[in-house]
Amino acid sequence: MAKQKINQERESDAKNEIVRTAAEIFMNYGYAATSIDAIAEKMGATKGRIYHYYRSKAQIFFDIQRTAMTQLMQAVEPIAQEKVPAEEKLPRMAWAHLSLMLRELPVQKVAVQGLEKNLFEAEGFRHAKTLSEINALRDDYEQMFAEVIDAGAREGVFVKDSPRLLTKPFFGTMNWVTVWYRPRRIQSDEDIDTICSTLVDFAMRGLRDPKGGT
Amino acid sequence: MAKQKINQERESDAKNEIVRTAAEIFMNYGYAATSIDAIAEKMGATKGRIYHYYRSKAQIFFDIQRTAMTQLMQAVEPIAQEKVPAEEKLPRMAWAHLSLMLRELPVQKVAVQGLEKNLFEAEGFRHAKTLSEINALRDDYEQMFAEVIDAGAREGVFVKDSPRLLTKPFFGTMNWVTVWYRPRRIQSDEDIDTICSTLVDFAMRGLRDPKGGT
DNA sequence: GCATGAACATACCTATGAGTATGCTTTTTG
DNA sequence: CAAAAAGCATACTCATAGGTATGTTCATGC
Repeated sequence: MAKQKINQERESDAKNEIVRTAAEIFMNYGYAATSIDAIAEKMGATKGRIYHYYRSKAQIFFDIQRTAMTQLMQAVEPIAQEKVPAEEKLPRMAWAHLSLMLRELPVQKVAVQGLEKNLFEAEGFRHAKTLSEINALRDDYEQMFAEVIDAGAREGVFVKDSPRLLTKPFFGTMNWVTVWYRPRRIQSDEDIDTICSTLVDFAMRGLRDPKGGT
Repeated sequence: MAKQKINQERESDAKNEIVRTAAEIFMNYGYAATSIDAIAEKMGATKGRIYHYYRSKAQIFFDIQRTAMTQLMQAVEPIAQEKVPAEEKLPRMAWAHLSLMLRELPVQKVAVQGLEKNLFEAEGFRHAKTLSEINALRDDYEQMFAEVIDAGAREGVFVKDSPRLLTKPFFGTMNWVTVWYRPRRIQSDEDIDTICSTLVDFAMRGLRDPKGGT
């Protein structure tokens, strides 16, 4: 039993290395422009290694999505379940979301920008099951935020537009970092904090009802 | 002279059809996954037609970028040059930006999401000149907003974070529509207005200093 | 200590698609 | 109206890359 666990761990580690390497190249070159050979080369290996763990390029892509959503869920869900006012809970959720985004840029960037196109309309119906599974994860995640926004509106501190619609600019503020942010070689620790606080503050002000007092 | 003008117009029209068609497919399938043949087919033509006007796929891509930036500039610059308070000017600029974004989704989406990756790190140095030209256009455009935000801060109505950094969540709020928005077949006229006003309001609240009174 | 399977590498097959070369009409020009 | 050029279509080349088939090595279980 202990041995089987170790084997599973081995495989999981191997897959993880593939996922992370692939994410890094996908991030820079895009999914379609990235060859399996390029991923293998960056790992100091060849195709054989990758195809031993994954049956196709698409499966790697989907595993990146799952990894990204799992990371986010683990970081944010504990905060979402606390019994505190929305006004206090939401910025902490946003901070957790954003800092994870910045620290795990490759995986998160690929996940956030690559879902709709690539494979979706193309040969999408072959992966229909996997795709809707991923989409369900994203919906659940977004729903978590929508509920807190809704709660905040009922508490009278947030504006009263549709919570579902409000999550869009809220995530837009956060997720847009995947478009403009470039990690610097040195430094980038105070930097990340500055970015986080500026963006979280911006997003929270965007939600607050100017007329609703505390 | 009149005839030459007509010829140029002919060519310009032909190129425009290619650009718009290509943008639509790029939007759904991504740049690398889109074949020239697919673009031609959607136009009811063949490769020959496209290669008669463009020397390579990359040139089409760059023309999409230029078109996108030109559209934005023409829509927003007139507003930016009015001599009115930032508090009044900026939401109108944002509205113009956003509604153009939604109405010209294919071109704008490709332009906004496809600049960094695809070709940049790949064979990017061959197109270095064109790339930096496009980037200059984007920078100028962003600068336009940064200056208004800066003015608003000096007028005491906006928060005093770095204007350059503040443009990020501001554009994030707007441009994120290219990720989530799906045009519906019917309807979508009142819809666009609802989206515009919700997002513009959100972004403006994000900028306003809660302590700074009018 | 040997058989078995995991963990890869190597060699190969094949489709796709960017780009080219060339041919064929239809305008435009002299 | 001849010739030149524009505006395409057709036919071909060729490199790339996804996927497979087949080794090879090494650890693990019996």
